[in-house]
Amino acid sequence: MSETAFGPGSVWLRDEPARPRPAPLSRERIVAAAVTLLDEDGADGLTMRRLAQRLDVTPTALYWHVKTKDDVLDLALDRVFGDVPLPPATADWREDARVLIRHWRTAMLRHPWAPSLVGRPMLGPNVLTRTEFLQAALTRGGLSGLPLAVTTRLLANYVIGAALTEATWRRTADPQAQREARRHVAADPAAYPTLNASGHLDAERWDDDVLFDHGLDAILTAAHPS
Amino acid sequence: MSETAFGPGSVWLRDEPARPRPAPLSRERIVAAAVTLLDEDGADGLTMRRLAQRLDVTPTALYWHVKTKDDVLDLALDRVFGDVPLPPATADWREDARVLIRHWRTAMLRHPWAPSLVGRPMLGPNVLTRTEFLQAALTRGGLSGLPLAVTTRLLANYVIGAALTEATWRRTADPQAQREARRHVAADPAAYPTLNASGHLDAERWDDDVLFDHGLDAILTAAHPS
DNA sequence: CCAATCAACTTAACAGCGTTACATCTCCCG
DNA sequence: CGGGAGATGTAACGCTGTTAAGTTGATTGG
Repeated sequence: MSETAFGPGSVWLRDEPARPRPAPLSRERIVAAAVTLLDEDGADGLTMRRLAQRLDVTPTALYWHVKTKDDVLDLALDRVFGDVPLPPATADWREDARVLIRHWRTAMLRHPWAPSLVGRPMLGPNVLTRTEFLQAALTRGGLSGLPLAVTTRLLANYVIGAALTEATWRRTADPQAQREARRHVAADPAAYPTLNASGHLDAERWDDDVLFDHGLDAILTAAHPS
Repeated sequence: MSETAFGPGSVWLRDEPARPRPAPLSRERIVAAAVTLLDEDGADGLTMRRLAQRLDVTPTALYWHVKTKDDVLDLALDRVFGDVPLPPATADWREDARVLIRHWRTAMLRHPWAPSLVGRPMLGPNVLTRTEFLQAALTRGGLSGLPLAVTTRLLANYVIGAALTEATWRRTADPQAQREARRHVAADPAAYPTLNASGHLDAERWDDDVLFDHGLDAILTAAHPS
C-alpha cells in the first residue's frame, strides 16, 4: 500500500485522489448505514453521531441530506418493507395472500427493530404496492366491499401485531426472564389456572412459525369459507 | 431497556421501599403522574425532569422509588392494561372474549402512546390476569392445546396491531400525507387498480369500530366453527 | 437522653443526545 | 480568474438519563 510499491503516477494513485472520499454521501448510503446500525445495535444504537462516524463524516453533514433523525427512521422502515418480495400472482388467491403475509412477517423479523417503529405513518409506495397485491388477491377470492376491508385490516393488523410481539420476545430472549415469569404464574395457581394448564408462557412448547401459519390459515378460511 | 421483565431486579419483583411514615412520593404517584404526562404530551413528552417537576421533587428523587426510566414506562404501560375491565364471565364464552378484546382495544386507544410502547415485554401482572381471562373463556369454548395457543395469539396480535395502526393514524393527523398518498394511488390506476376500487385509503368510507368488530367476529367464528 | 441509623430527598455533575448557526472547502461555469 | 453553489466541518446550545455524594429528619437502641 505504500507509495514505493507502485510508485507515484501509478493508476491506483492517479485515479483515487480525484475523489478523496471513496463514495460521496447520499441519502441511500445514509439509509443503508442506518439499517445495518439498527440491525447491529437495535433502535437505541442508532445515533446521528454514530451514524456519521460510520460514514466517516461529521454528524452535521447528515443534515444536508436529511431533515431530521425521524426522517432516517422513516426511510429505514420503508426500506425494510421494500424487501418484502412480491410473489407472482397465481390462480390460488389464498396461497398468494398467504405467501405475501409470510414474507411480510419474515422481513420484519429479519430487522427486529422495525416492528417497534411501525408507530409511524406507513404510506410509502412500498407498503401501498404490497397492500394492492393483497387486496387484489382477496378480490380474486371473491371479496369486495365491507368484507374486503375487514379482511385486509385483519391480515395487516395480525402480521404487525405478531411481528411486534415476536420481535419483542426475541429481543428479550433471556431464558431466566421467562423462567421468572413462569414462576410468578405458577406461584399463584388460583389466579392463573388456565395459563398454567396451557403452558402459554412456555416458549419451547409451540413454534412461532407454526402458530402464525395456523392463525393465518384461520383468517383466510374465515374470510371466504366456500 | 436491557432490563427484562422478570429478570433479577425486575420492576415487578422489587418491592416498594417500606414507608414507616407517610411520604409524599410513592411509586404509585410516580406512575400516575407519568400516565397523565404521557396522555398530555405523548411519548416524547415524558421526561424524568418534567415528571419530577410535576411531583414537586427533584429528578433524582424519582430514582429512589424507581430504578430507571424504562421502569416508569413499563409500569405506566401495565397500568393502562389495568384499566381494561374484566367483564363477568358468563355462559357465552364467545361474548366474554369479544367484550374483553373490545375493552383491550379501547383502553389502548384511550392512551395513544401505549400501543407504540408495546415493543417492550408485556409480562406485568395486569396483562397476565387478562390473558388468563381470555384463555379461560376460550377453554370454556372447548379449545385446548394447539388451537388454544393459536387463537390466543391471533386475538392478542390482532388487537395489538389494530390499536397500533389506529393510534398511529390518529396521532399523525397529517391530512397532507394522506392526501398525498391518495393522489399517488389515484394518479396510477394501472398500478393500484384494486386500491382505487376499494377505497382503502378513504378514511371516511369505513368506521374503525365496525371493521374491528367484524374482524373480531371472524376470528371467534373461525376459532370454533361448531 | 443522646447518638446512631436509615429512609428520603437535594445538590452537583457527567457524558451523550438532536439540532442549529455559521464558517470553510471544493468544484463547476462563465 | 472569480463567483457561486453544493457539500462538509466547527462550535455550541439546551436537553436528556443517570450517578455520586451530601443533607435532612425521624426513629431507635443502649
